[in-house]
Amino acid sequence: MILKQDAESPAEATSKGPPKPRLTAGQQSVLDVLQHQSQPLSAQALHGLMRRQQPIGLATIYRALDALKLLGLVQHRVTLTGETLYSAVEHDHHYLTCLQCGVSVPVDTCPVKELEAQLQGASSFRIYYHTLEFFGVCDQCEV
Amino acid sequence: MILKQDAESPAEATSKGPPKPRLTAGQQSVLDVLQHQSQPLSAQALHGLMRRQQPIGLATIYRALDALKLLGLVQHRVTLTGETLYSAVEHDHHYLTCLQCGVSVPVDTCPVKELEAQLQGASSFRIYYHTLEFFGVCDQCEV
DNA sequence: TCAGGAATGATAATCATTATCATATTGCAA
DNA sequence: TTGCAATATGATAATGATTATCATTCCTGA
Repeated sequence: MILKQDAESPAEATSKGPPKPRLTAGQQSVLDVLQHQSQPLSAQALHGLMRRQQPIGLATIYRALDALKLLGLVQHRVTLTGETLYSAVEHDHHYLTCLQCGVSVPVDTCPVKELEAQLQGASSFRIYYHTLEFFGVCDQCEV
Repeated sequence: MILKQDAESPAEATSKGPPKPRLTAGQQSVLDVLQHQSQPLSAQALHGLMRRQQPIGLATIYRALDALKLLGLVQHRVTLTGETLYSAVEHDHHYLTCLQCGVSVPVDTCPVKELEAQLQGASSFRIYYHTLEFFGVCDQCEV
């Protein structure tokens, strides 16, 4: 597979925010794909997409996603079917999901930013991202 | 197992809110346990707890949890290890979780109520509950 | 009281994710 | 630049939570 180990890590210039160590080739390609994607993707979907271009193992993708999460570059959410979906941290992705049919519609408002900043200060955590999901029943599924 | 089919369903008196059909015995006992629990529990943890009292199959617990979710009586969240935790809908349970060690600390503020009400009106969903989770790295795990 | 439908339990099957391990690659030192 | 130790990768087996299956039991309504 590809192995270049180049790709100046993002936000390397400004020494602000979380540390940004160099990414492995696998991590970099996974991140690239996610950053060009408008929708969150599962690891297996990523695998399907990426293996066309450059062969890459599924295990590598899982490992890369974990590493990127830990670097604050990638966020995750879990669907009702138990799949984990990943997306680049930059846009919030919040949803309203039907517990019956599983349909998800995006929610564009996000009232959480302030609280996140506040928690950031009050806790001993470095906070990277949050998930906000609403669950209910859509009108199609209404009794 | 127990099968009494009694237990006047909660909020049956006031005809407000989502419909509250009679619960099966299994559903009722699962709900009872969850309502007396201060922490969210996994299906398997519930099974461990409940089987001591009255024998109940694990499958029944999963089925009961699904039904209770659909009735708006139980909410769920998913841990980093992929376990689903359930709790009675009434208290919000929001957390700040370390992506590295998995430690979760409760967050007591919740700025989402208003948005939920707003969505309730604007969408065609009947919204039952939401999850709000923050992810980052705790100081123990800091590099 | 009886029949049909729903609920239950035990267990097999599923499926996303993780662990394993042999191989390949990288970074570093001589 | 070469050699080596540490790390990354891939293929695949193993794991573990959840779901499906199916025979049995219970409940409700005629």
